[in-house]
Amino acid sequence: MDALTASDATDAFAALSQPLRLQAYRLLVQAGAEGVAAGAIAARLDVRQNTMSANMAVLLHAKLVRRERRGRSIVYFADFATMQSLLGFMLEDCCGGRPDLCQPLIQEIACAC
Amino acid sequence: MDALTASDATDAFAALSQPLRLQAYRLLVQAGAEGVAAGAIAARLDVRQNTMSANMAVLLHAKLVRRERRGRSIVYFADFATMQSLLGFMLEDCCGGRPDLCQPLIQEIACAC
DNA sequence: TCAATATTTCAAATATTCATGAAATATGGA
DNA sequence: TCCATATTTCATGAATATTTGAAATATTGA
Repeated sequence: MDALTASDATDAFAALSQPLRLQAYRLLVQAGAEGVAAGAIAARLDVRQNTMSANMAVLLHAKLVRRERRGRSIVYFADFATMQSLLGFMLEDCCGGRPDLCQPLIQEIACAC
Repeated sequence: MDALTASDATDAFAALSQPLRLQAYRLLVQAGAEGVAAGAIAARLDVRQNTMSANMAVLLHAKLVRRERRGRSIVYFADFATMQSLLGFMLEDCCGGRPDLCQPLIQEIACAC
């Protein structure tokens, strides 16, 4: 995937900076390739559908999620390529001369998976 | 370091969702252990000192940066432990049953360093 | 102690974000 | 075609964030 612009990155961070959206995003990260239907996300997080829809639109605009119609439902998925770009943007050049600082960081992220 | 709460995570993302703060944070990530003085950050990003100061306070509250007085200057540093926790929070359980999806992600992040 | 430097804090005006109710759109089945 | 289901879009008011000028704090050196 392409590198993010600074504006793409701030959009993504803004999208993740709201509790409901962060919860929804983590739900989709955990659901993986199966995705979760719009209504199921709202039910799971106990909010109205239109509130959830407005918030999903923010995640969608930030390209952190994708969606796909399946019959009457619309199923959302986390977009891992964007997450990857975002992390790359944040960490860019973090090791300029100090790989000893960076290596344990990578190690720990790997463990979170 | 401790695991982040959802509130810590949204605070951190909110802090990174503003262009000036994201630029400042990346500057500190790249500067590493040397850090950058408050005035130098403002000068480098071409904003007034009090505007920069208010924005650094947001990064500080989110624990994404630390600071330390050195003579007349106050020097800021990126806090890598918080970044690590934040990435862990985002990626938690992302591989529930699908390590094949997660491994290339980790690989790519490692390359960004 | 006095003045200069480096930075933060405060209060205010402006701009942005958020949840909501109501209306609109799209799909599937009788 | 008609109705129910699933979801989004729109307009609005309330809450929150952002920048700014002015004033305050802390440090250094003469």
